[in-house]
Amino acid sequence: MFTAEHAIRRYRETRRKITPQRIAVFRALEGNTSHPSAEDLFESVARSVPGISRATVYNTLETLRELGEVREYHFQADFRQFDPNTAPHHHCLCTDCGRVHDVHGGDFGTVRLPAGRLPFRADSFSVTFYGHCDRCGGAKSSRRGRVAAHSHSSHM
Amino acid sequence: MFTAEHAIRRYRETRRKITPQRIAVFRALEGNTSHPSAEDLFESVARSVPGISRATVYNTLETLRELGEVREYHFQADFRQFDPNTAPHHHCLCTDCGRVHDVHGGDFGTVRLPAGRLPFRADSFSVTFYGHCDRCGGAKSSRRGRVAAHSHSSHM
DNA sequence: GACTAATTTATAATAGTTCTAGATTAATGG
DNA sequence: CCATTAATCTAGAACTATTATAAATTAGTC
Repeated sequence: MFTAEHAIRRYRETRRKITPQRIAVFRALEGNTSHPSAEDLFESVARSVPGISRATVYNTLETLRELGEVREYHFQADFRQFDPNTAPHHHCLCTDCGRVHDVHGGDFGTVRLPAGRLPFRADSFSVTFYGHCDRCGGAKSSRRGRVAAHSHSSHM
Repeated sequence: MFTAEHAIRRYRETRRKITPQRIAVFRALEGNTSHPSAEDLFESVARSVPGISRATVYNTLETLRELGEVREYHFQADFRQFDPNTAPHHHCLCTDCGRVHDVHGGDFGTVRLPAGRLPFRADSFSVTFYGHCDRCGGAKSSRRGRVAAHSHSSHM
């Protein structure tokens, strides 16, 4: 689980300097489940550290990614999104508002490559569900919470 | 299945004009399983239609996407990728070379949202495997073609 | 073949991200 | 503490993919 303290420890271990700017980025990420973009984080951090440069936010995110402390996703075409939760979980992307919800716990079933003759070695995988969140009209549709998608019936 | 002929038909149905530039883009997509970017397609098409503008390629792709004839993916941060295969299938993204392989046929098991209380209505989903293709070292590792990933053991 | 609205082209504009050079500062050791 | 120095920070330019604009061209129709 990502915490500012943990990130500081990793920075010390790897002989990087601890600066107020970096700490502010760590704090902005701590417990953040909104899958923020670099710009989101810049705006949030700039409130506590006026004058911070975008480059610093970008650099810090890049370092955290290299250290494996955050994961980068490309849910949308126009910007990257960062997730301090590096534990396996799925995502729901609302195609109306762009918000991303985590899906954790529960039983996701098993996803596997077909047996035999695939010229690829997979290390990890990521599942993204596309649809509508409650705020955007998901609520007025039926089957809430009982959504099931099978490989033969959905875009994959 | 996407063909230039089919795209032309859809264009006529929706009262759009058939131009040599558009036909060239259709042909570049026909049977294309490389998940090309707009720039890839521009370069390919420019060989048969010198002087074609990037804007034309972008516009044609956008129209095909609206018509549901191609699907757009965001495997990488820097550019969009297009797939004329709109049938459900998974993807393997090689984290070394960036190539994307389709995974079709076979049994992928079932992926489903956990029962109960999820504020989301999913219409479709997409599974991406991250790893290494044969050309980039996948071959020298074991378990080729027998890769299995479970929700509790992989990044999702 | 002429008409007209759609399309194409070249180019400018935009957005997200990366690069650069000079100013600043964290960490270290006296 | 203070000095040293390499790492870091900032502002702004540069870069890349994509979108918008306006004038020139052309597909489709009569």
